[in-house]
Amino acid sequence: MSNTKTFPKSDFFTARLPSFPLLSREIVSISVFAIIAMTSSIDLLQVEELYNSSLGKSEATERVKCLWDIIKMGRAPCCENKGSLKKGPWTPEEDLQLINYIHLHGPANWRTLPKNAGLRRCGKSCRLRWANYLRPDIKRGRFSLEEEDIIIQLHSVLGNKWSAIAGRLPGRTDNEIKNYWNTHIRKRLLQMGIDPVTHTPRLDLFDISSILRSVFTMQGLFMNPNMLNLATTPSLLSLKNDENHDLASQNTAQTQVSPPLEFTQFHVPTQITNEEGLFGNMGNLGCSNHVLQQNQVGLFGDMAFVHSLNNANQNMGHDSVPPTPKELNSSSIYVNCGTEEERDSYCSDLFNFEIPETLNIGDIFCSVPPLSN
DNA sequence: AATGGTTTCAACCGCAATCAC
DNA sequence: GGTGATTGCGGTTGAAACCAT
Repeated sequence: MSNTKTFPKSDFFTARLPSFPLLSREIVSISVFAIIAMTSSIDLLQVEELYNSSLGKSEATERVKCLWDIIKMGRAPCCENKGSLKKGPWTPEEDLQLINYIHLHGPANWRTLPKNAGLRRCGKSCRLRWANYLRPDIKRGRFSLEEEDIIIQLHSVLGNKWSAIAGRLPGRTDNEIKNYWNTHIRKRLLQMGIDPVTHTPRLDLFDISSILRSVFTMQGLFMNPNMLNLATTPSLLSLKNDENHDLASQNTAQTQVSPPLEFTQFHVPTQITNEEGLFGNMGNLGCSNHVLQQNQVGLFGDMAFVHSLNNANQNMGHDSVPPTPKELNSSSIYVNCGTEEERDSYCSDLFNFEIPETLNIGDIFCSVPPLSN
């Protein structure tokens, strides 16, 4: 794939020439930098460095931004006189100016709006201020419980499509919903042990090693502690997102465990008979050399995947939300993040990990008396 | 009251999609 | 169909508000 930039017509070029006279060496520099810019992806700092070295620091600093604008030409600045534009919080006077102008002329042509309205703001900033704050149909104030439920439900279907979520919550903006999600709902879900990305309970909150240890003990087996740690280390089991990784790290600090598995229900049988395989129906363990084939129901045998939040919300009266194709096609396995492929891959890989060739299965299990506390 | 840490949310940024010519 | 302009979107930032000590 080529990395070239398209250089526009000459009038575009002349319109962007700096107001100060260019030195001949600067013109040469521009040409050189233009070639560099066309053939590589360099940023302003790199250009500044090059420019400093070719022109001398005292002269370069003020000019380099303008020159860089010429070099990158492919993208016009979003506003004219960007340097003199005001940024930061809007004053009541500015708000009034914007409101008055939009009442008279309507919310259109944001590029010329600030100039016509007498605002020293970027058009983009005006649009955002209007859309997120000044629009008359915006509902301010705290989100109701109903709104919160709707957001959670929609997020489980749509993910971070804030504008789509906002479209179904009259009076709320995408920005507001996004902020509310990040500051309130997300935290609350985490506190409840629900993954805010997948909307499923987080198995990584379980101490897998202690579960395994107690089961091994019940079975009269002793597991080599090193192997136990190895088997429950996230590196062996797929890590799918940073959040899980972070939490896994936290848990690891305490317990040296916590693979970030994402089941909505995890059933650990209270009794395991000799007939039941230790790893039971957890699927093909996928070991390249030592494949522990699935057999009877066992420790992981009764794992069931259910719609947790979605089931919980079924009776909450949000029928206005039409099911998406994904929802309609989904089986009982319901992982709401990533693409279909990612989800499929993740689910099928949950228990796929490799045991090194040098590993002797006897290192894992050895018959010793149960541990006593 | 002062200080430092945390939370909140308006505003910004960069990119992509869409529109207009 | 190509190009530049405009708009929309999601992630991120940072100042102000809030809270704990």
